[in-house]
Amino acid sequence: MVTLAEVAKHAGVSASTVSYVLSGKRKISAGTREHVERSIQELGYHPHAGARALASSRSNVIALMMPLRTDMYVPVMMEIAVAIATTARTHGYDVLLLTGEEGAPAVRRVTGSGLADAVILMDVELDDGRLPLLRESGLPAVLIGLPAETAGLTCVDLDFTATGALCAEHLAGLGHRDVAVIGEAPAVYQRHTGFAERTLDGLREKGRELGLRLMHRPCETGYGPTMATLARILEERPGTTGFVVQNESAVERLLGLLRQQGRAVPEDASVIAVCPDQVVLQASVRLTSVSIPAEAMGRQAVERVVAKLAGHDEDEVVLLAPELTVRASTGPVPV
Amino acid sequence: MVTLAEVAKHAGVSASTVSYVLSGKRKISAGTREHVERSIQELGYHPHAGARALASSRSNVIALMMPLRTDMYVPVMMEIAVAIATTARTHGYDVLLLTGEEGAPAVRRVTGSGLADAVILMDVELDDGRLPLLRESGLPAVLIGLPAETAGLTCVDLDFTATGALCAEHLAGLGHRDVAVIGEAPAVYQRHTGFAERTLDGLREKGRELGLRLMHRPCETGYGPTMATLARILEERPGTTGFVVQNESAVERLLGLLRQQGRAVPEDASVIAVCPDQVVLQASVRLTSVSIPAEAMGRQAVERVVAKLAGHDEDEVVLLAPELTVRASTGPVPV
DNA sequence: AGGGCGCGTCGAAGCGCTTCAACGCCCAGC
DNA sequence: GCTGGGCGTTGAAGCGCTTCGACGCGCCCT
Repeated sequence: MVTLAEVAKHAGVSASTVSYVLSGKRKISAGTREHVERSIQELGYHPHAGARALASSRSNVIALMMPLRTDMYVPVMMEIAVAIATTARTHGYDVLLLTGEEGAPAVRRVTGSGLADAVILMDVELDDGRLPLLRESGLPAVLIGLPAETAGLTCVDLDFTATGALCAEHLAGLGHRDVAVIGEAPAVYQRHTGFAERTLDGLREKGRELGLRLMHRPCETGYGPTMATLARILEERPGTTGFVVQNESAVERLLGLLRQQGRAVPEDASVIAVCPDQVVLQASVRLTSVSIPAEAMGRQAVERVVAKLAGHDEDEVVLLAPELTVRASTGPVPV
Repeated sequence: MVTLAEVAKHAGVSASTVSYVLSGKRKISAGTREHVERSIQELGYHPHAGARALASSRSNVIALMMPLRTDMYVPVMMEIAVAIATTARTHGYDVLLLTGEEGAPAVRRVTGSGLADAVILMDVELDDGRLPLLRESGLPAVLIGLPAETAGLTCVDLDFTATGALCAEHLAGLGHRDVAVIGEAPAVYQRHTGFAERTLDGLREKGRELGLRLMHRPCETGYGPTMATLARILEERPGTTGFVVQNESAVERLLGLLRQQGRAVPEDASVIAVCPDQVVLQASVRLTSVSIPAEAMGRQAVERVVAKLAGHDEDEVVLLAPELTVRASTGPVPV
């Protein structure tokens, strides 16, 4: 293993000079810098991360806590994770992967040991058990998701309330009155992963304002249960012409069911999906959708974390504005 | 921050004693150990990872290199990743997340800097650019996937050749003669991500032996292209009664198409999927399938890595035996 | 021409831990 | 009663880096 001292000797300078060349924390003359850089190249030097962390009490690592679950919105999670890893690298950070399984103690362990400088928490629940610890530890952290109480926390999320409102507006604008909301699995609501509720809130509030008659049903994943739920909705309120689907696995099923009933999309029924673009690409119809900007969320999260580590210590809630893309699954209400 | 020295003082012993209590590398009397452990508890001590890595030249971190792509077999990747993280923890390791984007240099960077002790590479291609570097560096590494040349490498993967053979056997056993193989996207074959080819090899070899007439088509993801490919297959060889699908997004489409043509499954056509169990759960039919044991792969990979780090230095190729679960989508050939 | 200033470089201390050689104590053996 | 051998414990060195204060040189200003 090549050490800084060897580089220094090879370049004919002192160790500290090499260190300063590396960190740029002091001015080094162009000539010296070049010498040092050449030596680094020639010897294939890589600074020892541990030594660095020890001396500077900075590890340049961000811990990312992902849910252990692999049954729900996996592609979104994955895309966020990849965005985080990529963005982190551009800021000189590496990413340590924690699973949610260990919970708060994992956060303590990792930061207590100086393994990571900060944490990004995914899949935050309204009343998340990891939050008290986070708050009291004063550890730089960013949540992806929005808990009930955000005081003293930095959060990044899609503005799901606005998302709901946007959907309501779009459908109302097309003349729809009876709208069914196909929600996430009941488990999601039970866990109080806020986003589903927030979408619903937005939908309801704007819906009330615009005179929509909303009906909401959570929708179990898995073929049988999904179909049963959808069938029941269509049966209970046959006059429904607008559908908002926030459930990856129900989108295609709903389209199939409508087709089977001889109802054309968008002529007889309008469907909006709240889903990642990926799902839109896979759908049998060019879906009007509000996309979940996974990549942007990951990037934002890292940028907030980096800002915090740089001392720009503003706690803030970053709500990304939803964008509704009108494609071919929504149209004026049938006459 | 609490240091080992403080723990030592608090417990009335020397620093080295505390260290030995922690590592268990020397015998410590029960009484002393208890004292020390109590002090650790009371002070909330966490050993500093950097200092540890510096002194012991072991970071207790495994780097995991995932593909950057988020368009393909994402759930499998995710499940593997989670299994890796979880298993790693049970062995006292943490996991550092690298994206494939940086390629070989990232491997060098991370291990050169002592940030990680070993690497797990996912999504290995037949002629992977990261392999030469790995081989020459002698760095402990485990691949998930099987490159063309495995000398000097440890690999973990499902035995896809056996998987193909298993499918051929099952269908042949049921009397099928004309079998269509719906493969992954063309891009997968072009990248030479070995598994798709290996499945095909197994299928072909066993198929020849058992007198199957195979036809193979890669299948683009995305609704339109998928449907087009499937339709073409059914048209070209209407006599096909057996289907092997190795493409998450084509399974449900194929089932739909068959249904639409009035062909019942399994009475008129048999379908086997090679896919994670997750997909089976979502399908409209109880699918006969060979499952992709993502969790087992992740676990195996970590265990191999840990064994290597412990000095059990056998390079080996671990091929997990496929299991075909007969459900309700395969049956005897129609008479 | 002399003093001061600033730029670029250096030396040394110290981050928190592991580990090795060494040490003291107690007990068994003669 | 004295010695030898373990066992449990300790002290100190050193891992590779950062960082602070200091230092020397050349230049500008007077």
